[in-house]
Amino acid sequence: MTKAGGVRTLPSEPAQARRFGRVRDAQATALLEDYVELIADLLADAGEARLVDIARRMGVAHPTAAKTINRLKRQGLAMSEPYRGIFLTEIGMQMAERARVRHRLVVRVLETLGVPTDVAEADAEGMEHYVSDVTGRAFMKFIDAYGQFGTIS
Amino acid sequence: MTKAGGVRTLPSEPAQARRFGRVRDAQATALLEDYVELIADLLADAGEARLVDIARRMGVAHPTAAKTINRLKRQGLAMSEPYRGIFLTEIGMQMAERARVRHRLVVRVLETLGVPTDVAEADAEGMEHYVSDVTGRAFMKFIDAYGQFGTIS
DNA sequence: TTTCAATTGTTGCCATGGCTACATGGTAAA
DNA sequence: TTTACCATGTAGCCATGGCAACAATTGAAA
Ligand SMILES: [Mn+2]
Ligand SMILES: [Mn+2]
Ligand SMILES: [Mn+2]
Ligand SMILES: [Mn+2]
Repeated sequence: MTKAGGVRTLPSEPAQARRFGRVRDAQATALLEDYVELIADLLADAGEARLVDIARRMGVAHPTAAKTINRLKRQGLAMSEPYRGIFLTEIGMQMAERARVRHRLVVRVLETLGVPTDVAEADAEGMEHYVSDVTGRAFMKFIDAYGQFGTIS
Repeated sequence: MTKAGGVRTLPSEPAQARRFGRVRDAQATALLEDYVELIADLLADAGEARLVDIARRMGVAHPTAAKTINRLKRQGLAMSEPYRGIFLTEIGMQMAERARVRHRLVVRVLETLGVPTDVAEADAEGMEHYVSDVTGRAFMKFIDAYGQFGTIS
């Protein structure tokens, strides 16, 4: 456990700072991604996306959801008229579709690695937002190679 | 694309709310985990963990790091005397060790799936905080089965 | 020993993302 | 057509996590 024993070497200062910066960027958009994905699902599944349902499914009080939806509107991702349901802009729908595809991909990878579906869904909900395009492509290759046979182990 | 075509079914409202709640919980501790992990690395590697180095490696201004370290102290994870370096409590060291192990595990899984090391390190920095124990065990089994031969694909 | 540059501490600002409490609007049942 | 009830909007509170600006301390070089 001395200095000789541990191969542990810290990454270079700029490299590590860049990584943490990327994590902060991803974190900043994570909630927005979950909201647009949920709104798209509600629109597809129930025909409408009401504030109350969004709040209940997110597990937050309705003013919390209202504030986040206002942020979506400011960023040009969603729109709504007073006392009416929420809709997505073109940009919002594109973000939702990307989020949905990536969400399903992460769930499938975890399932293929032997993670039970409910745990896979729960963990994917957090992990998905930090999966880069490069990693996403590696995930797709893995699914193509092993996914159809079920589980790896 | 009609209702008949899409198999899309939303999870039950309570299940989905639980998932998002877990994501929020994990997010709340993510930054603390990264800080204790970094402090442990600095202590092991440089012999001391100075505020200035922590801030530079996190890529934030020093008052930001100072505030977070105060939070670590309040939570009983870190300690320090005025104008001196930062140390971890027993609890803090345990959290750091768990974070370090999980970090390396996630990186290895990504690498085994064919993700280049630098991308794996970057993505793992975000994903790691949402990997449950169950998923972690599945990751270990995967590494044991395929990790030693290098890459999967 | 003095001095000054680097480090640490502190204050105050902003945005985000939670909450409760209360006000307002819409609608279905009475 | 009223009238409740439910949904939506709004205000104000708190903690987190970023920042810049300034104050105080330390320690090494002069
Ligand atoms: Mn998510
Ligand atoms: Mn998702
Ligand atoms: Mn991390
Ligand atoms: Mn880490």
